[in-house]
Amino acid sequence: MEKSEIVGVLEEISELLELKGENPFKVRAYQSGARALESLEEDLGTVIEDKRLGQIKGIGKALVEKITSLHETGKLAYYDELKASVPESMIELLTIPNLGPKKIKKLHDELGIDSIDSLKAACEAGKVADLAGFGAKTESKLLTGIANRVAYQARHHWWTAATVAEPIVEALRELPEVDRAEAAGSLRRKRETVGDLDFIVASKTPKPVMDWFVGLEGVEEVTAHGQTKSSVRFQGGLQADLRVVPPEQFAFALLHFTGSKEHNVHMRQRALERGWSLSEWGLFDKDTKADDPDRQSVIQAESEADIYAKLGLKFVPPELREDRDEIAVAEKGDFPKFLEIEDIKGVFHNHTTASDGHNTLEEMVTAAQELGFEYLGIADHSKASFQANGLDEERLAAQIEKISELNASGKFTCHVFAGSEVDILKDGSLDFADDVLASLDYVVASVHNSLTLSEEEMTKRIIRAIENEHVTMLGHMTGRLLLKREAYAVNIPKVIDAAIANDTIIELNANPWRLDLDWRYWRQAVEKGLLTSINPDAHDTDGLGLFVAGVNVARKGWIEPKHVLNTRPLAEIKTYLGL
DNA sequence: GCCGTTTTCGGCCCGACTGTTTTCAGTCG
Repeated sequence: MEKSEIVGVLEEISELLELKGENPFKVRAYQSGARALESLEEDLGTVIEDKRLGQIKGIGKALVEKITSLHETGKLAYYDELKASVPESMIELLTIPNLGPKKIKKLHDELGIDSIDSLKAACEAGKVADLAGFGAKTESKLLTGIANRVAYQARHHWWTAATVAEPIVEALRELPEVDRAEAAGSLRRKRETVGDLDFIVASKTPKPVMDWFVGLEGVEEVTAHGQTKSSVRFQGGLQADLRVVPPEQFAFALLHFTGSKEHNVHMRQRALERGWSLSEWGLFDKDTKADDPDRQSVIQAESEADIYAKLGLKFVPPELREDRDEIAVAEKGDFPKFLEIEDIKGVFHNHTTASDGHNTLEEMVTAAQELGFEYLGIADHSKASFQANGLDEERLAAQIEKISELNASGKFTCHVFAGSEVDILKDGSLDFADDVLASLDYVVASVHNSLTLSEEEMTKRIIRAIENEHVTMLGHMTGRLLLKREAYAVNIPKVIDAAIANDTIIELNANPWRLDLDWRYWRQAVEKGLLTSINPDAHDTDGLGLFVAGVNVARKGWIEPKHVLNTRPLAEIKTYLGL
């Protein structure tokens, strides 16, 4: 078994032990053992062979045996027995907010609750409020948590949806019957979350395409299988529709099913003003009837651009079709040149195994270089982020030293900047003193705790951090976790103004679970002079690639390359950071 | 389960919030 898989097993063991009400220190021992193993930079096989595994801090006699067994045989009897003793549906209970291992154990022991369904039933029957340590408020919070979970499950993160959709579009294009294929809908508009997938295909022989689609791997249920439209549901709950249209209708169908609905309403109004009626079938004389067999489209549209042109508009990129005056701009002239993936020259705000990342410094730099980045900014957590293994002053100094040696070694062409994601404490002061901050190349300041302050207090707190001269940029401003946790209360326009006044950057956290600050605020903010940085907040080497999701929403926010720090080449960044 | 030692057992572990209590336990980041 590979190192990363073993880390996963150790983490799962710790979860299972927690649910069983085991000694919390034992639980933590498995967590820290997993972390210690993860930060191992050498080859695991070699370390086991040399009998040096036990020398690693956090890995004792018991873990040496278990890790060795997993590495050599892929099996561990202890793990199998533990797994068999806890119902799988019970692990899911840990995903409900305000419900931790202790309460789950109590619910299980006293009421026999072992799943979300049985918890819901018990709450609705009022049985939970009667338990000692629980109450009416807890019961209703749990019910809310369960309800939110259901609502959230109806939508999916863009990244997840795109990962499913992209290979399907490519495969559709490979089919001999298919002329053209695109994914439409909110996925194409690069919305932060996606309800379902819409595939539009141009073909003269729909049937084989339909049959291929409903037979896709991972399809759990076929909810429709017709002549021109089929619907399926994949494992994990994601739904997908496929529409096959004749080639001459493709552009109209793509425009229609890309939306947004509001954008379409505007477009149809515009057509009506010109004596036409626009639909997914074509652009028609408004006085002809849909059931008229001789009805002909006013134009033959090869592409969506042809339709926009006929209506006197420049092509509107899908990301902009949100009915936020994009049609007015398209009427007057061209859009500015928005941010593109290849504009990004490097990324800041990334973690390593020094705090809660899953790859070492060298692994991260290697990956950044493979992506073609000129530079990589490391910003591990600071000490107040105790749960994330935040660095204290001493460990930070050692990391700065290590980075400086790495740069001097000439091993990588990718330059590494030494930074920190320093915690903004409750009163707005920072987790490191100014002289420590001054020793860094740059500083990301983020809120990670006390999320329930009033809007006024939170705003004051964040602005105080922005005003610190050592703070280069503000991290994930609102703290939202898409489909999991709402943003905390904060006066966003006030924070934006303060950032502009203090020449502080506000990051666009590109992690698909955050995409924070929300795209709806950016257009106005950059017009006012705000500078941003597209930050993947990577916790592993794959995470570096998430900057693409940030570029997506940057385009939705009308952000241009000049508004983004990390479109600048290395030399300019050094100047900007005063290095 | 790990660690360290005043060496074989006791300590490991931050700070805030919430809801349940009436001084604290559980959860979260």
